[in-house]
Amino acid sequence: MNPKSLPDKTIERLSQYRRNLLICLSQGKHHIFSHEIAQIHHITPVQVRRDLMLIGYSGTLRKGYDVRELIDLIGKILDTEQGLKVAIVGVGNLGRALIGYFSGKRSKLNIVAGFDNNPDKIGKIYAGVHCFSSEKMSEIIVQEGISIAIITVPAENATSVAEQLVMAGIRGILNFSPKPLNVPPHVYLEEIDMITSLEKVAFYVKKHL
Amino acid sequence: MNPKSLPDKTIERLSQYRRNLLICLSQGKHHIFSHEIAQIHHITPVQVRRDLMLIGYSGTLRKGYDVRELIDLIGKILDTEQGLKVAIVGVGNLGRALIGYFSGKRSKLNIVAGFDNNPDKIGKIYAGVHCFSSEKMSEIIVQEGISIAIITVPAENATSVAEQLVMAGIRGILNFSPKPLNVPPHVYLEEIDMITSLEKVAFYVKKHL
DNA sequence: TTCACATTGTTATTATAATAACAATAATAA
DNA sequence: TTATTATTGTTATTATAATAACAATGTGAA
Repeated sequence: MNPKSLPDKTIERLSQYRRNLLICLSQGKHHIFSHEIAQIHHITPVQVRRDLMLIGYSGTLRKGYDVRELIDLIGKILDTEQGLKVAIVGVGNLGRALIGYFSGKRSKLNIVAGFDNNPDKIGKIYAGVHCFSSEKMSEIIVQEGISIAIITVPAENATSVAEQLVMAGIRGILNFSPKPLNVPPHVYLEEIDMITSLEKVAFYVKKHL
Repeated sequence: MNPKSLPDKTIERLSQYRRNLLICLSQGKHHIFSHEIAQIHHITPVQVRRDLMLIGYSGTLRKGYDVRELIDLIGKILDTEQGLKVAIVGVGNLGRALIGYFSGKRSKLNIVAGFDNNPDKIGKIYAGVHCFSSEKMSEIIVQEGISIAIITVPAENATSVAEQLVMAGIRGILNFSPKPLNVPPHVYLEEIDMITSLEKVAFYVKKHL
């Protein structure tokens, strides 16, 4: 019920549940059992039921959960009513890949601007997202009321980009650069370290060799 | 000492420590305190010391840790002597971004092949990595002794790609597609769900709004 | 020499997450 | 009707990770 108290991992799973529930719905499936949800995500049915208990959702005995209702409830927890605007800083391969992922997806999260300092890219439109000069970043973030930024610039620029973003009033950052960033407590930071993830895979492969 | 028993999170941090220790070394810094390492990664010095304790490394009182020695020890834990070969399946924007990240990095992990079914890409070389037809995937994986694969194909192809990879003898998979994959227990699977990560950022931004 | 202290190394405690155990109940079958 | 069973919902236990507490010690100052 109270989203403040939901475990971090539950939030992650809710996002994943929703994505796959939407697929179920599009396939005409209107009810689903905990063990079916579990199977899709390769977790246990108990884990699923526990998550749903935490968000205060009840299914029907021997009938399972109402897919539509569950999607809507997850939406109430994860989304804001009017949606949040996202900027992507660094329109290289990775940046464009992300723009591609998100464009078209009906969503309460919209990438509304890209920033880059490569003159060839400035003024271009990638999958519907306008690329602006990095110099205009702060200005546009404030103007547009953008609250989330995705950092996909090279490591050497990441720190200064993050500082600018914080100054411009960004409230959440998703950092893909391998450089650990330092942000004040009112800014939520999530880091995706692809190099570490690969080295981790290698470690476990080595272990079981 | 015994890498079997190292906590998962410690493995992740070791990878990150090493990356930044290499930077320190290149800047001529030969000794480092736990609180310095901690500051770089925005964690506590205790956490750092605990990790180093677990790998059986001892520093010198009032002098800190020997950067070179520590890098080498982490290498002994994470790397294999002769290195492991990596394939990247899906040479779209994301695939090329990853190739770019890894190429040039001196490393025991080398991307030795890319696979795609787009005829325009087959035969091309991206940042030193040859792109082959998906049809040759199993063959080349076996031939080259590739043990790790990175999946960067669209969701609808991910499942079948994963099956082929497992059949071909791959031992570790890093999955970037938003589709949860099912692999046998002898294959290590790490999933990076970028959409969920962004939705998580949005959730915490909403929470503190 | 002796004391203070910076810093490491280790154990104890707490927090977070996952799993297991089990209680409740509606649908179905006997 | 009564028993069986599939399934949900909740509490209890265990596993994992992080933090805190503190013990040990070599260095430099007095």
